[in-house]
This record gives sequence, C-alpha cells and structure tokens, in this order.
Amino acid sequence: MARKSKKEAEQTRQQIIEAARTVFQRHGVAQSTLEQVANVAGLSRGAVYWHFRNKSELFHAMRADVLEPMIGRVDAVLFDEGYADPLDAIEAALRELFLVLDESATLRQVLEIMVLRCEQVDELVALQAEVERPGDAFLQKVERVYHRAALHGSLAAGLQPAALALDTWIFVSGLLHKLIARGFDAYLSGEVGGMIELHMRLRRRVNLSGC
Amino acid sequence: MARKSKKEAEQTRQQIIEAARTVFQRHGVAQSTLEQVANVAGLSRGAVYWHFRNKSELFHAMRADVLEPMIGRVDAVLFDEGYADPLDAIEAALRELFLVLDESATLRQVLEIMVLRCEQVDELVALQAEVERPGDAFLQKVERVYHRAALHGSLAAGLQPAALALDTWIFVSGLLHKLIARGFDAYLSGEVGGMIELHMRLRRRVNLSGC
DNA sequence: GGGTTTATACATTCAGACGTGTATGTATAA
DNA sequence: TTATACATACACGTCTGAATGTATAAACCC
Repeated sequence: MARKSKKEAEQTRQQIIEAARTVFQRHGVAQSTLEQVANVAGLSRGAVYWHFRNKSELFHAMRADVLEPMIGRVDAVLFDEGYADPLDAIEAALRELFLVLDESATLRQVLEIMVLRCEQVDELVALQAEVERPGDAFLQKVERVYHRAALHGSLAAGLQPAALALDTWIFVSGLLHKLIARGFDAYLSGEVGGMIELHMRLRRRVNLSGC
Repeated sequence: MARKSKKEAEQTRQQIIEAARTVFQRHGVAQSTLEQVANVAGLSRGAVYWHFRNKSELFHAMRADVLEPMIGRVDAVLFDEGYADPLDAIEAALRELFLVLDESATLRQVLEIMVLRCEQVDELVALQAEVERPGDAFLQKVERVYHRAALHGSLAAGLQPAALALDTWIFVSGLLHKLIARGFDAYLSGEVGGMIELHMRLRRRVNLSGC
C-alpha cells in the first residue's frame, strides 16, 4: 500500500528471489505460478511484476551470481603455486568445490533447481550454454594443471593430460549430479572426500621404493 | 471418423507415444500440450484421451520398457563368465552400455527427455526413484564383480571394491549426463571408448615385468 | 527547511488466452 | 446389435500481462 524506501525495495526484491527458490524447488519452474511466489514472499503479484518482467527474468535473476563465487574459490586453489605437486592442487581444488557446496545452502538449492526442477528448453535454453561454459572452462584449466603435473613427473606412466582432464571433469559432473539427486544426503556427502582421494591416487605415480 | 481394427488402434497408440517423444523433447514435458502431441501424431485430442488418461500417464507409457533392454544387455555382459579377468567383464559391460545407446535413437531421446526436458517433481517424483533404482542395482552388481577381481588378484594395490564400484558408477553417470547435455555429439561419442579404457586401466594391477 | 510535485513501490482489478477433462456424436469392427 | 476408436464440442478453472489505483519516499523549488 505504501511506497517503500529504496533499501526496503531492494529487500523485497531479495524476498521475491528467495521465495522463487522455495517455490521452484517445490513445484518445478514450469509448474510454479508467480502468484505462488508472491504468496510465499508475502506480497502480491503486482510486486513481482514490478521487479521482474516475467517468470523467465525472475528465474535468471535467481541464478545470477551464484556460480561465480564457486568458480572463483575453486580457481584460486587450482592455480595456487604453493603446492609442491600440481596433482595436489587439483585434489585440493576438487575438495574446495564440494566444500563451497557444503557451505552454501542457497547454492545447493539453485543447483538442484537448475538440474532437477527445470526443463532446459526454449527461453531457458541459454541456461544450458551458461551451465556448460563454466564446465568447459574448468576442463581446460584442469588440463593445464595436469600438463604441469606431467612435466613435474608426478603422473603415473602412460597417462595423457587431455584424457585425464576429461575424466576428472566427468567425475566432478557425475558426483555433482549424484549429490543433487540424493539431496546432498549425509552418506554420500561423507564419501566425497574419499572418492576425491581415490580419484587422484589412481593418477599418481606409484611409489616404487618397495619394489 | 471410422473405427479402426485392434491392430490399427495399437498402431495409433504407438504413433501418439512417438509424437509425445518429439513434442516433449522440443518443448519440455510441462510445457507440452496434449493438443500438440495430437497434432504431431495427426490425430485429435480425443484419440490421446482415449488411449491415455492424461499427460502423466502418457509420459509414463513413453518411458516404460525403454530401460529394461539396456539393463538386460549390460547385465548379460557384466555377468558373462567367459572373461579371464573380472575387470574385463566390467570394461566390456561399460562398452556395451554405450553401444546400446549408440544403437537406439529412441532410448537416447527418452533419456534426454528424462534428464533435461522434465521437471522431476510431484506426480513425476516416482520417476526419480525409478531412475535411481537401476542405478543402485548397477552399483551393487559392479561391486560384486570388483570383489571377484580383488580375489582374482587383478586389482591394483590398495583399492577397495566398494569404493571402486561407487567411483565407476559416478563415472558412468557423469559420462551419460555429459553425452546427453552435448546431444550425443560425434566428438564426445568418439572419446567414450578411450575414456572407458582409461577408467579401467587405472584400476588394473600394473605389469611389474619391467621393474 | 517547509511545501509542492513527481516518480516510485507496490496492491487490486480486468480482459483475454489457454489447457484440461468430459460429454456427445458417429462410423465401423466385432 | 453392441462396444470400440476415435472426432468434435463444451464448460470450467487458471494463469498471464496490462491497466488502474494509491500512499508515500524522494526530488525539486523557494
């Protein structure tokens, strides 16, 4: 009824986005109504239409800037020169990735919506490209570090950096999908550390001292 | 207008399912209309409602019995006693899995719909369980074979069958998702064989003859 | 700084399109 | 003769987007 101050308006905008996360997660993006979003936010549909042109724009606003912090933190570890072995940097980066997920419930929620509760089609088709792009970038970054590992001599014999990077990327993607599908349950989450350790151990040059 | 024979009726039922695959893949399940399905099938909505109670039932009919042949063929290879090394059986089973995918365009289409073009929620929530179940079963089967490999002495040192099975399952899941996301493009499809080979090679006991 | 104006931040209302499910019609296979 | 395999028609609810209303924060003016 009454006009709010700019700060309050920005706050209601965030309320709407938060409500959208809740509603999208519960009913799926396509099945969700802007009235449901408005109700959960304690507002009217008019407020939603004031801040966003339609559901599609609200969806994109919801997922904007949730991936960047994850990517930034992982890259920081991946390219950290402090590790004696490049393989250690990759292993630490993988751990960092799932640590970020563990810390941010919002990120988990948005990822679940993007993977399970959203039909990747039509207007949201841009989404697919935006989801793929960070992945491809990650693939290339990891490949560079694997290359450094090869030069460093820490790779097991006969392993090609390109193939290893693709395999690691598949591993990360698969693990992410599995965690999301299981709702980040405690069991699988507890296994993540060990799986990363195993994944990297398989790539390391075996210690031949006992041979 | 005219009543069809039973055979013709079954044929139109298949036409509807085929049209549903086309429409669902293009627009997403939630955004698809039964009229769109009817149009693509060259029928009226009445025909669709005659054969299926609603969109949900049509969806379930569409995906019924598309996974079974895949599971059956993979299991047949996985449990084939003819392989000298259990790890060879696992590797062959993985190849068989992606060979089935390569052979059946319908299976690829349905998988794409289930993974990308469908909001896993509400009535379709049963879907998630049905997608997970074969996966869990696969996990257990692979674990048993890894166990046999351990007894057979073909596993590299320090590797636990349970962890390996989980890792292989993650690998398969990740590779599947990646292929689907890329629309089974030629590049990635060509890499599959090499990736499977790499995945299994990392688990095999290294030949110490040159040591 | 006080009064006026204006743009803002919503709430409410409305028309229209759309999709669903069912009811009805109908020619024909059984 | 009857049940089947559809096509057609209808009633209903629902969601959208825009139009309108409105109280007030903010900008402007003196």
